[in-house]
Amino acid sequence: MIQTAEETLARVLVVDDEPNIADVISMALKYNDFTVATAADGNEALEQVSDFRPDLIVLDVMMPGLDGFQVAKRLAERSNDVPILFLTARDTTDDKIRGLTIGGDDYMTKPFSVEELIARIKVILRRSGRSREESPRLTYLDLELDDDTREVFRDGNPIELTDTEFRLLRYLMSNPRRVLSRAQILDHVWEYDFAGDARVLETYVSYLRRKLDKYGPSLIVTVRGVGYALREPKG
Amino acid sequence: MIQTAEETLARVLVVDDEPNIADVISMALKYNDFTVATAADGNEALEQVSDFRPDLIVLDVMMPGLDGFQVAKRLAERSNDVPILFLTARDTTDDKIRGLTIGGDDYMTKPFSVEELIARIKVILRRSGRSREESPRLTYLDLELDDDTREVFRDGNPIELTDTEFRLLRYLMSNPRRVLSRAQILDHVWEYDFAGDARVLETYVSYLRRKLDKYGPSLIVTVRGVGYALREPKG
DNA sequence: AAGGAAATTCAGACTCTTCTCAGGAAACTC
DNA sequence: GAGTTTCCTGAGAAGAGTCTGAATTTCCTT
Repeated sequence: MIQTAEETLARVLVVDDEPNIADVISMALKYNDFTVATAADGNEALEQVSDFRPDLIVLDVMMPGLDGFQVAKRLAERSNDVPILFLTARDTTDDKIRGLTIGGDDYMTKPFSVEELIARIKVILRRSGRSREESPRLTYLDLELDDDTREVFRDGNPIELTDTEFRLLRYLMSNPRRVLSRAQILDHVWEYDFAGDARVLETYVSYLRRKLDKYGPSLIVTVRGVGYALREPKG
Repeated sequence: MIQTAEETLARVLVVDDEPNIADVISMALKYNDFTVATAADGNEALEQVSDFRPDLIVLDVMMPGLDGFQVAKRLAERSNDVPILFLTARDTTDDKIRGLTIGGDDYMTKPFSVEELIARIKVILRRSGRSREESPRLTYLDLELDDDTREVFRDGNPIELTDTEFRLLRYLMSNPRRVLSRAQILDHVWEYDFAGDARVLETYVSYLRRKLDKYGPSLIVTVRGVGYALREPKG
């Protein structure tokens, strides 16, 4: 698909030696209107930076050959200040990660949820002024959700949500009125390698309803046999 | 990225022969809307002063060839009075440092925290009248923090903070309501080469809360699994 | 060199989140 | 309306994350 400058949010280069991960990220980004290129190792990444001229790089730190840190260093030496979202293994030691957030950069630990990845990318682009994207505040009816402060309000009332509840609501709010299948929700909100009981989703919908419905009619409607949607209940 | 005169705070030349340090400083400055140029030694620095015309120079004193003192001396001989923030090793002897702060200049010992560096730069620029930057007083709700005097007040009551407590509170106050990750806080508030136990952050949050909460509700909220934010506790 | 303050490390207690499970409720099908 | 399927929600276990007091180390002052 060819996207013109007006249609696309930004150009993102995805660098990961695991094809599965690169694919997951790449598809998620394309679906969110980003223009995407991929590279499977550090050298390819450096080439792509010159050719593709990305606005942001999603960069795995653990790669054979030139690793993510080295790629970042080479770019800095070329005084190329493209912001980077580093991907690290969960057990990467603290001292390796330290320093990664000094500039506009940030990092995420694998495995992550796709929604969280997209959210982080948008934060970085917004801060670096490379995106025309609006404020991080999502609203639907009397619901408001702020990605920076992680605050949620219904009809002006603050609502405390746990991390998973927040991600779930954010996904629903970024697809208002659309019916989302259980599989879609699990794929986007839970970590990409989640292999547990799919019924967690029901539990979390229940949690969310309990917290949100205190201030108005239930907005999460069940579409039996399919999934859930965020919308006004029928008359 | 091209920044127009209106967008940028000031032009800063960073002179350090260690690329890692120069990178850290450069990234931090760019992220804080300064326009940055770098030089790796004294001669390059002198050239850049002519070409780049900085409003301030961050100048490492320990460099092979022309060192920081000599660079400063040459500039004085050219009657160039651009203010300088010298960087010295912690064990540089007193008599060498003495005299460094006579003009509008100042110095910091390595390693420093990124927030402290930015704060010092702003102080120097403000004093030398080369910055349009506002007053150094940060306020949020009933909290007040004065960067020049290092005084902190809550609801008018003075609060004694140690150095680290002050830097932590300053970072939180310069990002009010936003959730800051542990990594971000450590990167900005602690010295750039801090490689110790990340739990020190929790200890300092605990200290700060104890001191601040004497005069009102707790303003530092924990966002479990993410980090901390400065904001009003919810209803 | 001693004393004191600040910074850091550490360990245990504690809290909160996540996930699973199971019984019952609700919705759909025939 | 009975049977079947799907969904909801309370309870609880396991685990991760957090807080705080205290011990230790480092640094600075006298």
